[in-house]
Amino acid sequence: MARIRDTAIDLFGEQGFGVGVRAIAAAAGVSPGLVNHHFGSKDGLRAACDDRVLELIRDEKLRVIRTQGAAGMLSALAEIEIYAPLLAYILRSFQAGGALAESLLEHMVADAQDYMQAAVEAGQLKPSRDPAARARYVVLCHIGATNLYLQMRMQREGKLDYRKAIRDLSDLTTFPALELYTQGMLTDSTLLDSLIEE
Amino acid sequence: MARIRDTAIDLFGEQGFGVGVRAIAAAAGVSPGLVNHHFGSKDGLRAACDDRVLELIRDEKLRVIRTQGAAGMLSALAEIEIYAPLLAYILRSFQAGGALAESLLEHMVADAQDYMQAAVEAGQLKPSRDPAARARYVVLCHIGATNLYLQMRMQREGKLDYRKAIRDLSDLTTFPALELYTQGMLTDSTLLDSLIEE
DNA sequence: GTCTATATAATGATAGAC
DNA sequence: GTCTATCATTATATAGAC
Repeated sequence: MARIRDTAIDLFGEQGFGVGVRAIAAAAGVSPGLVNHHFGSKDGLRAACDDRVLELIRDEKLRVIRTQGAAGMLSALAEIEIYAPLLAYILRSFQAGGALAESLLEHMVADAQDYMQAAVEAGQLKPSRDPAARARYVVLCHIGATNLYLQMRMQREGKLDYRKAIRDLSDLTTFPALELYTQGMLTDSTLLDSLIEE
Repeated sequence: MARIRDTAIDLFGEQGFGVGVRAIAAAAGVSPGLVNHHFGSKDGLRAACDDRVLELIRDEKLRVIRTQGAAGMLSALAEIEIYAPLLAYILRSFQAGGALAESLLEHMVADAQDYMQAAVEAGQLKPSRDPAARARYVVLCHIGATNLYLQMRMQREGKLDYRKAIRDLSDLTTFPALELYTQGMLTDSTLLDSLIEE
């Protein structure tokens, strides 16, 4: 039963949620009937996979967060080969929507807010007039960009080497992100000022 | 034939690319057989839709770009009610991947680069050490965040009022984005400096 | 727990009449 | 150009034997 679920996580991650119960059963070495016997339906199986992934993430998160922040979770997962199927499943969830994606995103926003507040208190980050909005904005951009980039690449290359892809994305974005985060982009601050004064 | 294609654009946008040929034929008021007779296959129909959307975007883009820049194209489309089906189709394309999404993204990056260069020359934008990377980064974040936000909302609410959703997203992100673009976020510039000196 | 066999529905695609 | 009818495939889900 755990094997069926774990196989489903692998296949859902590799081929998307359109993959059939038959394929999952075959890959797990059981009959198609057994899958629905255990999980009731395909949606039930999907829910079981979601729960399992969230459980694994929660355990791993505690380790990862302290080193990279919530937004760096995906990158961190990509570096650990064992977690590649997990990462694939999470990305499919972000693309397809669903309860897991929403839950993960909200967790990331909350974690990012804590992480950034600590950085402000440590003098590494400038304070914001709306720390909650800033945390949400940064996470939305980071996850959104990562999601979009990986999806485009997956479409072009077929199956993805997530470790390599995440590194390439990092190479592509580290400099412009750091430049933007350090010196901003706009020369005129009156736009922001007028928004604050209102 | 144009009616079938335009109906397909509507339905693909509303319900995703999983929608069946039968449903499209019924909505267009023709028989299922006629669809494949014209377009050969479902993929052929999809390709015809892609071409049509790209054609419409190209015409509309010339007007939109001069006022908002390429990255603002989605927002601009959302304001014009007639283009709501187009926007829906484009978002589905970004979620599902494919040639149209890639083509649109590359156009946006190129346009953003031109637009930002003009802004630098006008003194509105600080120069970047890597303008191409900056343009790509900004577009990737903007489109990625928009895509992710709309998708989450669509999952939660069912059908979406794109105009309202885009406005809500704008309300949510305008302040933190402007804050970040104006003053940056990091207090220490040595991280960026060390990256430049290498 | 696990299997085989099957029910039921929907899919993409095609053939041939008009 | 447009239709009806149908084929072959696939999907989820279920029933009943072991």
